[in-house]
Amino acid sequence: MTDHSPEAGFCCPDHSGTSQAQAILAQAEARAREAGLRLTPVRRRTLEILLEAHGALGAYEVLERLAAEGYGTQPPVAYRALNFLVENGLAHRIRRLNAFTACAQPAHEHRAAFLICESCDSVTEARADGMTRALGAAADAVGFVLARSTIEAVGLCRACAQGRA
Amino acid sequence: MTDHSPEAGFCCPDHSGTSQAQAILAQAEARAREAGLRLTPVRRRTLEILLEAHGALGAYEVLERLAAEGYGTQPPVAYRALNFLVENGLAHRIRRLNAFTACAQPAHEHRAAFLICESCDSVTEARADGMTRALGAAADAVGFVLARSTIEAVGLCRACAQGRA
DNA sequence: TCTTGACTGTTATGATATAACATAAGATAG
DNA sequence: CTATCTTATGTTATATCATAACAGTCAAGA
Repeated sequence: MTDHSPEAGFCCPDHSGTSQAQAILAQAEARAREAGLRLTPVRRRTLEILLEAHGALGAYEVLERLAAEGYGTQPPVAYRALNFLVENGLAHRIRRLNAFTACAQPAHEHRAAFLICESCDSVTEARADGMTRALGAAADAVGFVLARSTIEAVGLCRACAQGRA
Repeated sequence: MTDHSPEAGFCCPDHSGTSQAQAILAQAEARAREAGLRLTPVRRRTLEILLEAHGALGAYEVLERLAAEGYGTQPPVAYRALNFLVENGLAHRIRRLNAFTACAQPAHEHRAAFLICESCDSVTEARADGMTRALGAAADAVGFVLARSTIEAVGLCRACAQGRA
């Protein structure tokens, strides 16, 4: 069994059925409360859907589930909820996959890097504060004022690299 | 005047009309020759189009220009040429913009980070070998086998930050 | 209670990307 | 030099991702 604790710097790609998902959801709710965010039913459910997912989900996959549960059936419903979560640090957008994933550590502000497995499509979130600092320095060097950054890596997750590929 | 030399770690976002563009094209051709790549007319012209551009270009913008010059008129024409260039290190894909940009230093293998200006949409390429090493270490720590990575930052370029915004 | 602003939902459309197949152009073995 | 194989180019058609614009809803405060 791999180490799935937050201290290991990453989170299991499959949150479902684990107490992890509930812990993360609780963190997210706490954070929303503190920040005065309105975690409405669609938004909350969207976050749960991301937490239940294996790997990242596309907006239309999220929409399917929402629609099946009586929420709106049209793309903006999913995009709005997802954008809300991303803007407020409760989820991340994975550009390489045109997909979204729940933030593994919504309790703390942090810079994340994403490790995307080519074989099983899992996405693990690694802390990237150091890399972000380095990037900030590089930006400073050319007079660029950095607002935010995205770091995405593609390769094989541990399980797939070990022959389960 | 800012320092546009390769040693400064970035390249002017506007290659047009400068000797830079021609120098880069020459580098790219040399590299293609060495590597036995077939830099066919569409591919070469696609690279030139990227080099002439201010900032990154979307595939459909490239396609427009190609079509206007008698090449194919349908999306796959542009996507194939662009993917060829990207796969062979002659161009980069900027995921955040759904766009492509010529590689500023096709002569050397290098890891790049992209600094994207929110105000003027320019894209400058910074060396990111250090960051990539750090990312590799973080990946190792969780047993992830890294194949390649993307680092994209959003903010304000020097010119825009200095009030020309 | 009335108004206001934020949220949810819809229709419609726009933007990005690829699958599948037909033709043409280069390389190579005979 | 030509038959064949491979790579590249071009097409039609369609899939996938994302947003603009507007209508209805609902809670909170004047």
